[in-house]
Amino acid sequence: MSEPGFSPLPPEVLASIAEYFKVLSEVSRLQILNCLRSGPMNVMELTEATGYSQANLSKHLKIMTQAGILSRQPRGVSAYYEIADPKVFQLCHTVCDGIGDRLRQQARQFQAFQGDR
Amino acid sequence: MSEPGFSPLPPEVLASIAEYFKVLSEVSRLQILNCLRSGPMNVMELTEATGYSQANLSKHLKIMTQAGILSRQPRGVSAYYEIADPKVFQLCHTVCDGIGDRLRQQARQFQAFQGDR
DNA sequence: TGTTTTGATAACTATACAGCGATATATCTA
DNA sequence: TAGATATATCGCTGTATAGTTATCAAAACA
Repeated sequence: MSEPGFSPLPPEVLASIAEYFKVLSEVSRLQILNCLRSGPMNVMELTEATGYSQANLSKHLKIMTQAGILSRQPRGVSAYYEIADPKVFQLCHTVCDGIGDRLRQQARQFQAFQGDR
Repeated sequence: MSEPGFSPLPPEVLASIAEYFKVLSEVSRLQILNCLRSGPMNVMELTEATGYSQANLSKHLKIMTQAGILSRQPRGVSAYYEIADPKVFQLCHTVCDGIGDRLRQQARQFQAFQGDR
């Protein structure tokens, strides 16, 4: 029999999870994802929509494609990117809700503190 | 009437979300979270359980506490940390499942490619 | 009170990476 | 084929941060 609660979770698994989170830990990439919610776009359209440079975008798009978040379809000279895994939005939503809850709770606590004096 | 699909999402919101993901994008922190699944622990217990240095742990614990993921209770000379928001595990699970699905799909595609020759 | 123990912080180094300009690659068209 | 257009990649710089050692602060206890 082993210890009570936790399974040891191999480091490679943790590394994979950490890397996925790292991909989502950049405002620029979240903004790209937000743009792509309305459908596939090519790089030029994304430069206009986000204001980021073409080189910068290209790098971010590659990173997210390698992470399995986006998929790439070359069409003529241009490359269209689209969301490959809609679950990212669920993740963002969960995080966003959590942040909202926390802020509301902090507001309540602060208000109680003000009432104390 | 505005554009079709996407609401613009204020940059501060994206920044908050990105920062939360960044907290989870480190193997050491995920390992700490995994340890704390079995219940609250103090810093010394965590140094033994994870092998990380005390100073390093203290820094990571502070980061996760500020992010609302952990909570801290000083008790005597020591400080006990515990999971404040169990939803992190749901997030990790979602990511982990996604990675698994993707690997299985790649394996299938590779097998099909091998069959082709 | 001084000592011990536990945790937090400061200063530093090394590394990772976002963003930029310049250049390379590939597809289309004249 | 030459030239134009859309992406990708390279080399670089600045910044952020993980990890380390040393030190500090506070509680427990002699």
